[in-house]
Amino acid sequence: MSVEFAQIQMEPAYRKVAAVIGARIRSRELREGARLPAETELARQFGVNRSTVREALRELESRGLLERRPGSKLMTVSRPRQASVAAGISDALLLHDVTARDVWEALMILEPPIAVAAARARTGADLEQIGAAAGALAAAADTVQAVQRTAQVLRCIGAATHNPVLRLAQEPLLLLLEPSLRVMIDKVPQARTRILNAQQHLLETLTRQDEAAAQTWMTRHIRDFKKGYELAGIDLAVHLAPRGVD
Amino acid sequence: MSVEFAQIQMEPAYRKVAAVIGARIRSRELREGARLPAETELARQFGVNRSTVREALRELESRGLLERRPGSKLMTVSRPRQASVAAGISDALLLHDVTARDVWEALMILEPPIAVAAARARTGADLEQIGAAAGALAAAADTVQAVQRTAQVLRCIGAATHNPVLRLAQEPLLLLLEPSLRVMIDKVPQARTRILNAQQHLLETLTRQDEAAAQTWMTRHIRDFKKGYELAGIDLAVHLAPRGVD
DNA sequence: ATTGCCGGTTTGTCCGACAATCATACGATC
DNA sequence: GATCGTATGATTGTCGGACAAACCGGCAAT
Repeated sequence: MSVEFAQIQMEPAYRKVAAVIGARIRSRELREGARLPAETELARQFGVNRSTVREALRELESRGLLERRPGSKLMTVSRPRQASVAAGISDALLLHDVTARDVWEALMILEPPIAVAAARARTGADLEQIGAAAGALAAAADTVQAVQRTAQVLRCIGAATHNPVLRLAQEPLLLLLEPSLRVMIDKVPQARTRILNAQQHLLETLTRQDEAAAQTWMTRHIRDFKKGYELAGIDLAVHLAPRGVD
Repeated sequence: MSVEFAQIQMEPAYRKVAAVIGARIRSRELREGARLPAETELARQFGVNRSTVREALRELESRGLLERRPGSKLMTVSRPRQASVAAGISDALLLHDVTARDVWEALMILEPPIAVAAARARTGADLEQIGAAAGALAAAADTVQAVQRTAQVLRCIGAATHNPVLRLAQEPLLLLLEPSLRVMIDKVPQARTRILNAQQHLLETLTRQDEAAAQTWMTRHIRDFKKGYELAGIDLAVHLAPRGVD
């Protein structure tokens, strides 16, 4: 006959303050670009100390709901930049011991349909961007550049879907892809030309809006990554290593 | 002849402190569950004030890299819980004006391959969990419960893939799905039986490890959502509304 | 139009302080 | 011996006040 009590949790004030301001931002009551009141003013309104307000602001800032325009000390409301969200996601995945296989499997699932959607929804401006990224890749000087620009082409294709969900789902995968891709390209000489070739074909299929061909080439493209890993002797079951400090 | 200078950016101390501690966590030098030194001690080591340390801690805490065990005031290192990361993602998506169509399209891309992967990788324990979730759904009392449990079944299927990337990609979609699904189930009486039926078939195909059938049923399942939206008169192009405060 | 200067505002950081809670060890009680 | 109460020290949450540096806006001078 044990009596059960619900767990009572005290929320610290800084968390409540963050929750209140965060809710206002999410509800669009505070719109993007709007200036937040000064810290002293917020402290007065909430009836807490400025230090407490500051802790709340740090929380919102790290979630991307607040941002400081460069060179300015004003805090303004912002929508989270996809880059910062994606960085958080890849951090989480790294700490959860994802393997290269996990990432590759997810890319294999995600990228071909993204190519199809991009073929359907791409605009002329999208094609220009993809073309520019592909051109930059062809002119890449070193391995690091080649890897970054390979990811950039995929990123542009994701943008061409005009679906923010797909773009955000794709981004952390690209971040996680880079380190292992760097090793692979270094060890497999033919990888670069294969990548270049596949992406050229992709650009062309997107231009023609040939959805089936886009899917085929993207599938081939991603599958090549795995082949490259095997040729390079990279164990797909190995946990990915964290990338360098920001 | 304009001379160009690189933008010089001053990083505040609290950000540097957060970056240093964060790097230690990401590099596994600080392992999960490890206790962080006390704030005064950290302040001494970094040569900054305790207030500054606290701001850094708030940043790490909100990214899920630090956590306070319930009922304890010790800060311990932790890996970000998928739930909190996913909440951040869906916040970001909401503020980026995703539409119901965007979410549905992403589900349509993601879920069928997830079902295939689950059929391949599921264990007996996974089946039990999915079965339990499906049973709970069948016994759901009200709409809110029905929606939550519908999502829960999909969540369990995602877990059965044993791929953390897929699970984390799926989670924000389920969070975004709930509000609109609630409206839909309320307005379309036959929706519940269709959902139940599809998920029963899914469970069975997963048990048989019939990958093709799993894909078929999941595709049908997700497609039903869209049909339900149309029957309920929900505009797929409408921006999703934020869910309630935490 | 550009530059220099000035006062008011805001942020980053610091110092010191205190109550409430937690961790832990040490007895006291049954 | 197990449970309970208590004392002690460590740690966190919150507070108040302080100050330098940087920013903002305006005005005067060139």
